[in-house]
Amino acid sequence: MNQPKRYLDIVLDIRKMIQQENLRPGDRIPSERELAERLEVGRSTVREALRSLELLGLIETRRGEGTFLSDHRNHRLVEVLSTFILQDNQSQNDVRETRLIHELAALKAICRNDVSSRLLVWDSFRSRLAEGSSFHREDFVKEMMVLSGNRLSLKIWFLLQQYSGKPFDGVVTEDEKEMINRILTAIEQQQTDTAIKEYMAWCDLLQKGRMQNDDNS
Amino acid sequence: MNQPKRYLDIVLDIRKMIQQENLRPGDRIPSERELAERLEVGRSTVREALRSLELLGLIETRRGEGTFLSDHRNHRLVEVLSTFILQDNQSQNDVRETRLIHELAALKAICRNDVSSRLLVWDSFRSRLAEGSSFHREDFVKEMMVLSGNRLSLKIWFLLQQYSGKPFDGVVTEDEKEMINRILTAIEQQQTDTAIKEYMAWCDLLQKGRMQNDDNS
DNA sequence: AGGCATGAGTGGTCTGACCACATTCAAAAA
DNA sequence: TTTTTGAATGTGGTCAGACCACTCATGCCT
Repeated sequence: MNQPKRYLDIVLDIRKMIQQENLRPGDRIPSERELAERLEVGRSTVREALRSLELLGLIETRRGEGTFLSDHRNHRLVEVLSTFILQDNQSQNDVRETRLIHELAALKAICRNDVSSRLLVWDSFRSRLAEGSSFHREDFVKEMMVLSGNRLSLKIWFLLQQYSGKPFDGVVTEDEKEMINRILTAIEQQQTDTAIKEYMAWCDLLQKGRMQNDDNS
Repeated sequence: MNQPKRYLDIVLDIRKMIQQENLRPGDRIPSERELAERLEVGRSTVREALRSLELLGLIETRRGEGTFLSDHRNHRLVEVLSTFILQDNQSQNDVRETRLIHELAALKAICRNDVSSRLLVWDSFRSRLAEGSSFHREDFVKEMMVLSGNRLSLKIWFLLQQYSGKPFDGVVTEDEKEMINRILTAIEQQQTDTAIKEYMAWCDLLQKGRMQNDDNS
């Protein structure tokens, strides 16, 4: 009889602890020594669980300070991991496709919803487009995901976005501003199909730019 | 100066070792003690790396036997992350919505793809519809997700389906057979919008039946 | 030939000991 | 007084050694 691996229990225990104490990203979790004592296991076992979670990008450890819930801002570790898991093209393509699935669903949801509540946020981007100032692509897409109202979809999207290698890294160019303007217009007029079409056109543009970058490097 | 996170290097070293020695899924990798000696690190450090890979489903350990490579395509990344994503999401509505997002995306993908290769599978359901025999709802939807070709989406869907309380439990009724027939027809004729409309009608029917069940109990 | 005991090898776990680093705070210096 | 210094403390990172539980192969005994 193989008894279940202890470190797996620790993973679940830590998850439960996070839930019970309502810890949020950036918060500190108990030290390894304290966890070992509380859970009545050796420190090495606790470490095996923590290392696993760290490789997943769920926690972040800083020597001399402690262990913290990852605030989802560091994609570094995740990238190392994705080179391991997502080696084959099929997997990479799946991640990209699935991410797009959630984005388009969010777009649909926004177009279907009431306009009034979200007007303020879009106006923020609109004005930035008008006055020529710039913004990060990721901020725009993330706002879109938030406005969809589906928090689960937002969470899944955020992870996929991390694992697909900064697809929206950087600030928008002049050409893109034009496209985003059209997307916003379509959303405001609740023309779902147009919005989706324009959005996919934007994604294609980004994809091409990304491939050119890869060639250069 | 000192690069912390030695176990991360071990992860990469192991990956390199796998590539160099051309190890395939099922093969045995060196023991923890041998790895520690070869890589000139402590055994606990090796173990931290191995536990991380095990949590992801990249390797499999059997006490008394050794550590073996598992098929990288069966990685458990999604499962592990789900325990953290779904932990606080008590919003059953989000789960249902997100599941539907993936189902509709699969439906779209199937309609977009070439029909010929997957005709056999649909014919299986078709004939069962024709000859009056029945089948489980879940089998039908799962086949649909598989045929979408996106394995990641399939994995996410499977988890969501588990978390949303057996939405497709049971066998199809006579009324539903009619609807499924229309769905299949729309798919074969690659009429995406019709297929989606019919599918959502079916889902609505299931939802209503479920609510009635809840009232009875 | 078949069954059984033994030992070597392996992963699973714990302990204790260092190290490197960050923070804190009281003592020393300005 | 204010500023600087440095020792104390707590943290993660690593290592070595020791057991335990388990598997498997060897070879011995019946």
